[in-house]
Amino acid sequence: MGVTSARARPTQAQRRARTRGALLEAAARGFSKDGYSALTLERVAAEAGYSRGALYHQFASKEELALAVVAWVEETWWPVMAPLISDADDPVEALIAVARNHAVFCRRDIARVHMVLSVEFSGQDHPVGRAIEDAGRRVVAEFARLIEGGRDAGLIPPGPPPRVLAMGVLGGVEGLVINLAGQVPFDELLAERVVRGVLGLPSAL
Amino acid sequence: MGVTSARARPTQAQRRARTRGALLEAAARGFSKDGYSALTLERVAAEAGYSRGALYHQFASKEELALAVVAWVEETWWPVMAPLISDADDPVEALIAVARNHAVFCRRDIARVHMVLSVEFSGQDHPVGRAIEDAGRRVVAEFARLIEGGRDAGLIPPGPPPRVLAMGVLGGVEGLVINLAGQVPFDELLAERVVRGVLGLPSAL
DNA sequence: TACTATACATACATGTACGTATGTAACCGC
DNA sequence: GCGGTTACATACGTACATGTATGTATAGTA
Repeated sequence: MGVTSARARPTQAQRRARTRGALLEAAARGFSKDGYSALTLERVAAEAGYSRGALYHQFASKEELALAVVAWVEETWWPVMAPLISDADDPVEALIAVARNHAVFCRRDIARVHMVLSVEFSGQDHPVGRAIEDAGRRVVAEFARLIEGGRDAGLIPPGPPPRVLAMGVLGGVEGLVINLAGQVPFDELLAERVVRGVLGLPSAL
Repeated sequence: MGVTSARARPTQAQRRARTRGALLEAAARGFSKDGYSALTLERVAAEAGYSRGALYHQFASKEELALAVVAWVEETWWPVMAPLISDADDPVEALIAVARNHAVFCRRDIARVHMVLSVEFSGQDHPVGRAIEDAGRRVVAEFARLIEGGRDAGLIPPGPPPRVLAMGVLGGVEGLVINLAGQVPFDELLAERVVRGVLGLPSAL
């Protein structure tokens, strides 16, 4: 034997990365389902196939775990959306593409994390709340930029300030997608309709 | 003295009703802000100006308090919305009126209760979750009825099933209103736009 | 091969929030 | 006015979740 030894016995760094990934995914699903306070680290560890010891070996606290999950989700979200924005012909198309793909993205049970934690921590002075709000602000800023571009190009009629429209689009799409979980073809279609509606565009379909 | 004795010393039933109301309102605000698990009954009682003893004298458990809050909010919501539905000229106008007034309704910090608890308990097999889902189902059923009426009258173009549209409208409006808390003139306007958008109607403004 | 560090489990300590039991003062019917 | 009930406060027990300390086996290194 000794053959394929490179794969049979993973290195420590590989083990560490694997467990960390498993714990992060379990935590994301858990927060998504139960929220922050209701989710116990015991369940996170168990669902990942480990014990709480493993969890505390990788994350200093429940709070740090949540922060890591938020960062992880954001790092998964942007690489999906960024090309849609840069490849789109015009800002409106970009916004619609992001909305549709956000609906698709949220079909994974991972992604209610944002809304759940946002709802649970909004207004509080909590690090997790701040992280969530920061992530939201980045999306809103990007949306507002696109909306301004659309206004300048005459594609979006005048009306409320771009920032307000951006917050409306984000909230509307997120709320719709959460309420339409599982309605597979329609979640995407109606996400587009929310964008068109909030922006004051005529419906295309 | 002895004058105005009727107002100076309230009867027991009056005291009970007053405390119950104060506790319910404090609980509604609390759930709205902190969610279910994160809110402690100590804080509810304190903010209402009582002790936990008073709370447990009126409500058997935290769960029962939450159920009472859900019922109380629903009993506040429907009397506002029902006349809008019956007075409206057509189903689309009714839906828009409800959406706009829901935005106004949610300016009170009371009314995030629905979304917060819904997010926290969705999928769980918990009495509070069931109560929330029941309340949501009643709204969706009413919306679906209106949408069907609008389809029959040719006011709403064909597309996804009425129930799906109804869930989309509810989710979209709720999400938008939560994200637009405090944006006073725009929350109402954009709530209408979400309805128009999801239903596939041309934008009127 | 021996020695250390790392990955993870197990056991323990602490805090906190729920629920209950008990106490007290004010109200109500007789 | 008096016994009983009601409204509420205070004190207590208990369960559970977080965080910590300790133990063990395996990977890395000399």
